[in-house]
Amino acid sequence: MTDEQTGQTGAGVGPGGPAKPKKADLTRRTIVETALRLFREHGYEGTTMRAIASEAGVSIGNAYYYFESKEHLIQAYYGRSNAEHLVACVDALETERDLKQRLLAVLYTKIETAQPYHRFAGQLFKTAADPASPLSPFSSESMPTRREATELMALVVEGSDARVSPELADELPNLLWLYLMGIILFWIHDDSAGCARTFKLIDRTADIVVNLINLSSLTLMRPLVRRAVQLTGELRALAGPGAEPVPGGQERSSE
Amino acid sequence: MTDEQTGQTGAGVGPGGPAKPKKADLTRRTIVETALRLFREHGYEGTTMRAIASEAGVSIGNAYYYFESKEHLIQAYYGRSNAEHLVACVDALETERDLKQRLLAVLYTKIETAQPYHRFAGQLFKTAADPASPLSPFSSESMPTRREATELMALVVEGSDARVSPELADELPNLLWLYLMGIILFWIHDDSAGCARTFKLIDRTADIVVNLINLSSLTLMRPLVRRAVQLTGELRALAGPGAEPVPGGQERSSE
DNA sequence: TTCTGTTTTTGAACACGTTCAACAAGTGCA
DNA sequence: TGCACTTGTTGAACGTGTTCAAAAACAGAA
Repeated sequence: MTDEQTGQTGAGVGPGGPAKPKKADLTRRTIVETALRLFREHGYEGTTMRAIASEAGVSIGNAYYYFESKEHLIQAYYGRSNAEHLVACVDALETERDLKQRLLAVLYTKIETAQPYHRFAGQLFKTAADPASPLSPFSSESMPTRREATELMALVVEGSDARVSPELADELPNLLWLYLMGIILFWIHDDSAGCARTFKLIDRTADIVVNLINLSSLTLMRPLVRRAVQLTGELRALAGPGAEPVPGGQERSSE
Repeated sequence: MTDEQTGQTGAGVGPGGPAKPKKADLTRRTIVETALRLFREHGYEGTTMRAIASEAGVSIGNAYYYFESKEHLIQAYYGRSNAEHLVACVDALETERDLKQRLLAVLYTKIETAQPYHRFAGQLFKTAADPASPLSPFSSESMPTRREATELMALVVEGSDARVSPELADELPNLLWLYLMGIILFWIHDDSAGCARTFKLIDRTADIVVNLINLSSLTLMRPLVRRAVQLTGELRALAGPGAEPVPGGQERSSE
């Protein structure tokens, strides 16, 4: 499974197809593990491709045989990040029914699981910030990873006792995903001890978000809700034609 | 004046002090002008420092004498961008009284004046996205530039006939600046012809924003307003201790 | 005018991301 | 088993951002 996932988030064009796990997969995995470890220890800029190749026991050219660029090594982080996060928050999602508690659980665990990577989080953002990059959260290449995250948000809402405006229901996972992106962005910039400021921000903003969701069915808010839905549509246009709303509660795609 | 401004946004540690304009200032300016021109023509990545130095008629080392890095050349763009924007929107701000129209004027002119630089806008964002970079919009080095922008937003509100909740009044320029940042972020990713999608988004979101501002004095919204104000406080903490709210309507600092 | 100190200029060299021709190892078929 | 093709490996070389010791130019005082 982990092999399968890494393969999926690896360089799309490169080797490591669906064939049997073999020497190539081992090499690829070794390179990724080494890279992520060195990134954590020395930071992204402080880690050279030569160091990665050397410590992984391969040549510099071999590293590039598997990964298109140094930046693509970061892509391995995304898939792993989602997997770790899911493991960490699944219990809470099975026991909590209150929307705010569910949301808090997801947000807290996201930051907690990401914490070991805070050292190179700035580089994550810088890399993701390039609109032309396949690593951009809005890129079509990131679609699978993004879908996982929005489906998790759909679970947050679906398993809760909250009353959501029907107009909003389909778009809410995407809006919550954007909210999560905002939190992560704040976390990246947060240099307080243990990223305490981020957790405080989560508490504050989760309140606002849940209040807004609860208000969404009021007649007074109807026009605003409609516009928020349109806004997500505009933002989705950035990601190209495959970026459809997640039907709430639908069975996960096998991808 | 232009020299003064460029000097201010140049490398803080470098040469080009407050002394009389001389050969050094000419060299610096030539490098900047050349760089911005080549960035527009060839894109940021497609422009090498050697090309900039060569076309500016200086050596590669000389370019680095004046600018700490290639990225610092981008900083010249920020100050210019604000100046051009101000010129473009000042008429509307003197004639319009409706908050929405004022806001639309500011947003539209921002995108219009930025349009010639759309070619390397992605790089702007990528550069600004590095939390450790002095070019980050949240950095203390960007404080002067950011202040200009928030003061412009204060003018938008101050000269309008809108009724703003007193709690919100001081923070509103910062919140509107964040809104502007979001629009620019969308613009950077927008590859539609003439960035039509961005203008459409402006129309849609300005509506929402103005509605929210108008709703802000309702009792029902009071708790949300208070939280929004706290949120801006949290975000301001990222920029360090100098980032204070702009007292609404106050005279511009001479900086 | 000369001297001293400061500022500006220079370009070879360095570091690092990346490329690619050549080679080695693996695979499948006759 | 041999051959042709595919996959995996290698490291010198390239391009580009950047550095820094040396030289040139400038400025002010005696």
